[in-house]
Amino acid sequence: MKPTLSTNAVRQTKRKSSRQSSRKSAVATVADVARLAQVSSATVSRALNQPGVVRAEARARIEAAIVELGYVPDAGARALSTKRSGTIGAVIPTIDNAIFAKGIAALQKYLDTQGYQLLVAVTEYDLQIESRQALDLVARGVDGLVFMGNSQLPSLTALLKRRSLPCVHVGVPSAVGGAPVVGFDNQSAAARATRFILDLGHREVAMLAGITQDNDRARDRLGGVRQALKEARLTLPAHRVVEKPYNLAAAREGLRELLAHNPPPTAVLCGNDVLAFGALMEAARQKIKVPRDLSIVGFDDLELARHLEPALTTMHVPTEEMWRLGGERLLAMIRGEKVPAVTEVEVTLVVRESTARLRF
Amino acid sequence: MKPTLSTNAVRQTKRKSSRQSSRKSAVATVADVARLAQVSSATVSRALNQPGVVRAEARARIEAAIVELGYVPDAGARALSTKRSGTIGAVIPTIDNAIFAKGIAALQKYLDTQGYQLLVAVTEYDLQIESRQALDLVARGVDGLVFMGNSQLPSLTALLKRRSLPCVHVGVPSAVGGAPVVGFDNQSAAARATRFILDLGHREVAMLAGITQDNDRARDRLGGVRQALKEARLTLPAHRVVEKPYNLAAAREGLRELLAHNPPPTAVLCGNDVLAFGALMEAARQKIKVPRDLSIVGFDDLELARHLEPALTTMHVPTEEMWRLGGERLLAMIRGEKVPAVTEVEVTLVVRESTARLRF
DNA sequence: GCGCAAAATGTAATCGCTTACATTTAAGCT
DNA sequence: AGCTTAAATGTAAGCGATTACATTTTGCGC
Repeated sequence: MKPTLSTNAVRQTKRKSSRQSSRKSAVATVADVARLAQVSSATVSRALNQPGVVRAEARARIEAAIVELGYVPDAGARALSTKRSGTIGAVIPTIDNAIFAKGIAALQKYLDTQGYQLLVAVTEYDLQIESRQALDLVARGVDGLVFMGNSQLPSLTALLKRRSLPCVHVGVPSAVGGAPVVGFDNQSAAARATRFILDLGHREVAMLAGITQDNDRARDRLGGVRQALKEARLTLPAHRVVEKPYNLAAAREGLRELLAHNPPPTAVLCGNDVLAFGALMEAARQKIKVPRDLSIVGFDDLELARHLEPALTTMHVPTEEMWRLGGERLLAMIRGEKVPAVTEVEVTLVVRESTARLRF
Repeated sequence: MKPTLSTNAVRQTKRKSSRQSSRKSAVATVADVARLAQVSSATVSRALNQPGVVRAEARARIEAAIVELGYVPDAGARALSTKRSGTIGAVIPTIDNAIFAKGIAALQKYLDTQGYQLLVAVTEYDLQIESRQALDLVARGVDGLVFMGNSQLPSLTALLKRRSLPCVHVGVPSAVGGAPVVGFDNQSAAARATRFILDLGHREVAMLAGITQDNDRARDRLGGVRQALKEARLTLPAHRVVEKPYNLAAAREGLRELLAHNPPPTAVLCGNDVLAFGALMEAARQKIKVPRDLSIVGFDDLELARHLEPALTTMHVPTEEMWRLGGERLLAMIRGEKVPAVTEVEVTLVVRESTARLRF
């Protein structure tokens, strides 16, 4: 018994002294604020969360103490105790693509108005990483998740379902595991763009696609082109499709490859505006007149599309609206409301200057 | 005593039953894993954090239990108990600008290799919001912060100092409150670009600047142009400088405004590549030949700069390196190492096709 | 002034995890 | 086998907040 007591005493002393010594620089807690304001920690907590129930006088003392101590409530502790973090996770392929940056920005702005914070995780278009990142967000206690697209490892789906964590998928027309979606059908949209090109008389059509591996949207867009071609009794031979990562150098290389085969395509459908932009730049370098000698179609309608010379014909995607809607649906789920399984947003072909009727 | 006991009993029952009822869907905790694996919670924790010290046999049982229960450790609770979150915060003006997206991506990638997670906060170029967001990151328990730039409200600086939270500033040559910086001198860089233009014979020089309010980099770049002009005994009259937000529509408008005064400038220095891109597009629309009739200089050297037609002469900023270095410095500080107060990165003028000697 | 309901505040348990210290088990050596 | 020492595991006390319940204050009607 003696030893126990003595060690206890030592421990206590140590703790107390460590507190003491770091008093100035130590981070303040509710207890510190409470002491300084001469109230209990419960009152401090209430002053913060339900100011109405604390008398003005006490509240003033507490606020003064908070300022004096530079008190910042610990979000982790709060989450631990309330089971809610006020935090939403978003899982996207990369931040380094205007389309996602825009979407994330819109989502963040919306969530901010609703008192939620956004945590972003990037997957680099890799399902393994997606799982890892999503798990990390879960560990971090997010109250819900917004995914870009809907390819997802089954193990992840299972875990999310098990924890009944609210999720929504954005940019796709249907969901895995019954999670609500806000989006559109990439395939039919791409098919629509393709039909537009066919209607202009083009027959030598090529696709400058994104990397389809692990990317359902890229796959669907390629599929849409194939579908429309097939409906017109045409095909997309291997030399008429290249898959490239979404950057300008790769896009230009892609166009060069497509142009290398005879006869060259008279129209190129691109997996997104980045690829289309690159194609446009490469055409400019090669003194190929767009749309006179080559029609180019993009997808997404980034800000730059309308400003390019020639301005880019592209499929307009209401990115901001889509992500904001995704946020709305998610918060509704979190509140326990019923939300539609699919919310469709309208994508429309914006015809500008990079496409023209085929010349004979 | 009776009543107390009975209410206690009720409470206990309620809790237990709630546990019971949600057994299937409840989120598993260390205790659950421990029970299933027939070890103590301490052993589970050790199996997770220092696998070496638990016997292989027990570890196997624990891992099995983890999988079976779909256990995900609660990061908040862990942070609460360890005082470390394994999380770094980054504060940037906006995600919707390739330069920051690139930087954030690079930082994230680096931190990931070091076992840290990145939390991003955006300020919309507003110091008030910056403070709010930074506080939020602090509340979230970040182990350190990376700021873009170094304008910062004094109250924020004070708080960070008080908590002795490691911070680094990126993209600037000197710091507030003694925090290390990784960056370069925007003013002298802009001056250098200006001198280049002057050396090409230009005298009618204009600046298409970013919004300087609350933005030290934009201010410094404008200052650099002024400085170089002054050294050449020239000035920058009011009609030769416009401030515009960083988007293409605004940039084009800016160029139109600059061109509206007689004599028109023969060279325009832009606050960044987005503005330069917009200027280039506007020039193309107006059939103004660049660089024949107008020289345009950017700043940042975004990916698109080299791909434009004409390719953009611009100040190259090693964005990725800079942010990675910022991360390195920050983690070093967190480890308690001493780090240099200023780490300079080299910015160099990349002369491409958008600038030319003045024609007489 | 008194009594009582309502309002304000306090007490202490709890969230899930880590870890100092205590205890048990295993291993090594003579 | 017996003893010492190291390795593995367990026990229980926090971390910083919230909140159910208990207690004290306040305000009000008479």
